[in-house]
Amino acid sequence: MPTETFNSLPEEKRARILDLAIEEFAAYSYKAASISNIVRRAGIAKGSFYQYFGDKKGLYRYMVEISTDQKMTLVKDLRPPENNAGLFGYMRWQFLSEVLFEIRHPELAQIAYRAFSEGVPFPDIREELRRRGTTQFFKQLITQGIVRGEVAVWVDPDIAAFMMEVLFYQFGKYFIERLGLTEDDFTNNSIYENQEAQQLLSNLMDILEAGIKRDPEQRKDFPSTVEVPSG
Amino acid sequence: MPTETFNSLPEEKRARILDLAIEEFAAYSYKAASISNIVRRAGIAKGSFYQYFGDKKGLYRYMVEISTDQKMTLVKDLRPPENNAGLFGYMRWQFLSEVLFEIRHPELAQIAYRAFSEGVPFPDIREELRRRGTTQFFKQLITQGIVRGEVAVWVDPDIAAFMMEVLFYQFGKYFIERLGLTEDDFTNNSIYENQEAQQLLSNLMDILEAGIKRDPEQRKDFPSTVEVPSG
Amino acid sequence: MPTETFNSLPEEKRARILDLAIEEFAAYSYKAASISNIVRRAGIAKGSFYQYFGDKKGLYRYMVEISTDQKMTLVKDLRPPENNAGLFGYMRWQFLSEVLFEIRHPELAQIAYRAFSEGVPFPDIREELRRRGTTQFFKQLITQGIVRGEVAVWVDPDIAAFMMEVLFYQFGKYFIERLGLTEDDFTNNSIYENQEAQQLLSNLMDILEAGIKRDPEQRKDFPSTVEVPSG
Amino acid sequence: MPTETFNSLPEEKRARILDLAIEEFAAYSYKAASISNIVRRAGIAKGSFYQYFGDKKGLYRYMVEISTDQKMTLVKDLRPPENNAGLFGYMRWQFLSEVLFEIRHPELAQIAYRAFSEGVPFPDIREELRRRGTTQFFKQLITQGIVRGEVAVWVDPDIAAFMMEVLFYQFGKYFIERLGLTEDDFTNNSIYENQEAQQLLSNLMDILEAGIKRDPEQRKDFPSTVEVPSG
DNA sequence: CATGAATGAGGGTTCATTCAT
DNA sequence: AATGAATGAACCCTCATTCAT
Repeated sequence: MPTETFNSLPEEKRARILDLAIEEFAAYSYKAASISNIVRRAGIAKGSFYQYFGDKKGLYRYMVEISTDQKMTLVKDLRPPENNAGLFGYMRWQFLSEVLFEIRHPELAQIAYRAFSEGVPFPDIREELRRRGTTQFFKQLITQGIVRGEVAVWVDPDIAAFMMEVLFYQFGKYFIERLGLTEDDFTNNSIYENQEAQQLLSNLMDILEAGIKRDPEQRKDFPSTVEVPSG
Repeated sequence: MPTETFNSLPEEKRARILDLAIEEFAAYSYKAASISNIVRRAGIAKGSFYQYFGDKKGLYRYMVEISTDQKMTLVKDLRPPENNAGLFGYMRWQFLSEVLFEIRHPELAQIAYRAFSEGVPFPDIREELRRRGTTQFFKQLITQGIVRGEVAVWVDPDIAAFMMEVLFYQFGKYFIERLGLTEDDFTNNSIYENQEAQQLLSNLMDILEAGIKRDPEQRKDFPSTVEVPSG
Repeated sequence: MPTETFNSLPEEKRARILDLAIEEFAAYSYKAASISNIVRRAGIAKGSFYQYFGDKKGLYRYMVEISTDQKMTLVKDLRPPENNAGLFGYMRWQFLSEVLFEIRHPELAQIAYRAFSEGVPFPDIREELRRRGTTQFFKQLITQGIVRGEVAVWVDPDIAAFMMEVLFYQFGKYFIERLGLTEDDFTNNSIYENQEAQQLLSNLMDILEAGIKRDPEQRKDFPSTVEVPSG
Repeated sequence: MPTETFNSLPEEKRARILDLAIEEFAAYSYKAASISNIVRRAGIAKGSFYQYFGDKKGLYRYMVEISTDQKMTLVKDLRPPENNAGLFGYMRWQFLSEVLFEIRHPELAQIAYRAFSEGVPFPDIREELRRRGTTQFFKQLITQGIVRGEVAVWVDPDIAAFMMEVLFYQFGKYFIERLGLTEDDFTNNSIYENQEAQQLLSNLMDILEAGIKRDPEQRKDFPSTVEVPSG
């Protein structure tokens, strides 16, 4: 949603501005992010910025858009899961794509994560994000899984979707930190032959799968209530 | 960590300042929170604030401290789980205590959540928080569970702890929003007789339990690798 | 005074630019009016504007010129007062023409009014406006009236002209507001059969006429001085 | 309405700021007036200004208030008109007080005049001004005059009040310019012995009086309609 | 001749912090 | 110990104007 002016900028300049803007909104909340800081570091005039993006909100909207777009682009380029992969194969594929996204575009992922965890201060952007968002998606996935007999009937689809989404958004960062991935790992694709990395992802997925998969044996109910003091 | 001066303040005044400060840091990130706003609403002199807390960082450090302290106090007052509750009984108890905390002190919980999800801009506070934090705790729990045969041996303790922690921090908000809890529900303890609420918590816990519990039967390994395009 | 370039513009475009410029200078004082706003709404290039009018002052000068020109054009098209209408008939005719102008070109009238009431920030434009202005005109009118015996000899021509001019500039707006005239009244000529409107104009004119007309009877002098405190 | 902070300022500083602020709002419309310009010339920090007045609107409100207050103070100190002065004596007194105000506080008068002629951009200030304003006052005066037989019954009170008000606001400036009054004339009270000045005021008042006073003789009606071309 | 990108000063406003009282 | 006035940098945003294309 930036102006044509911005899109026609020399690639080098355009990229520099964009990178710095992404960096800023990844590092700070919407309110704390500073346009002044961006233009100062980008070496452009304040007025130019406003010719490119209209206002702070405009830039922010664009950042969110870039983030979701890049994610979709990446997903589109990924080989889809096998047809017979089933719910769990599909979910595994989803998580991998998110980790990949977070490895390739850590700052865009951070922006998306901020939008998810801190909320978006503008209703229209919030709405747009929700339409493209993951919540609905995970819920559908679980519901289908129940219907197909892959997921246990006692599972609350909403709760399970909530769990998926929360883990989905946080797994990438954990993954990267734990394996100590650096920029070097991002450029080549060495991670995909990294046994440790693959192991890690498998472990998470297996836990989730075991947690919700349909079990032919009877499962007993747990007493889940705990007494609480009056105070 | 406020000065003695602050601690000697008339209780009513001390509480008012604290409440407003908590409100501010719950509503905004560290950078976006405004000291000016706090003192204005508290009706105290700017200079007094700096005599009480030194600077913005000092207040923030105190906010984090209060949050963790209050959580511990609440936990201490809760009837502990039965001795024979086992790992899962204990975890269930942990989760309930967090929900309770979030219901009783939503703003303190929000501050803790911000620290967890947005990160803490000061290394020393970050370190302090980690020492008191939940990550180590959950990891110990899982490790013990494995030793005792409650948790499957194939479970990576770090991953499981990560899952626990992430869900632990987000479950409260989800819980409150989904059940539409209002202030009224916070004052009395009606939630504990609320079938729906209890069901919800059980469902989450059951999924986690099923996900990591030791299963006498043989479990098959999932092929968890997905091919990735070169691009 | 715009460049030949501007005058050669396609009529539709020329008119659009002009209308928006007039709107802007009618709505805001010279300093507060915004060139950027005009070009944005007109959909023309900033550079084009500067090629048409030189600078902000150039446009303003043109706006004032258009205003006086349009007024003169309108007056020229009006049937002049009867030859034997006398001073008061002529003045009545003047006022009506102003009301007409204000109805037909409210924004041009507003620009003229601003120039009159707020002053013009440029000496040369100010001077030019004075030469075409109404002050001299009203003074001549009154002076002639005295010579012809229509106006009382005790009337100070300058004061009377001042009164005429001030009322002349403000009557239109009052008139329109009081009668609640809308755009609809501007398109057709229904106002001229509007009894109330005619009555209103008559009342003003009658008061002015009674105020300055020559009265055969002796008039007594008023003691017009008031004592003033020393402070 | 400035803060206590401002009111407690050293007199010299307070006056300096006020004078410059008045000067700014007398010279420019609300939108065009510049806070930056005021603080720069006053030699104070920007932040200080906002501690004094809250915001631009706050200062403007104060300017308007000072203007009306000063006018009322001046009026209060003036010897009131004789009891038997009648409507016209009273009106004469009103006009003199306005001229006096304009001589003693030309910039405050200019602010009031701007509010009257350009309108006030804030509804609440507009409303407050209307309550203290002159329109209602003049209308009452005229209406009473009709009842008491001082004003001709054919006079439309609204129109007459409108005339009074318009002349009231503009007479001062005209007066000062015509007589070439300088600052010197403002300090001493030499104007009140100035025959020319007294004459001038009398002339205006006499015209107004003659215009609306009740005339025992029958007055003839003027045909006040003028034909208008269709174009 | 038209364009519109670039500029940077200036607009109003809020900020955390200091320090004399 | 408490105060709150003073500060000036930083905030987001708009401006009139220039000039290379």
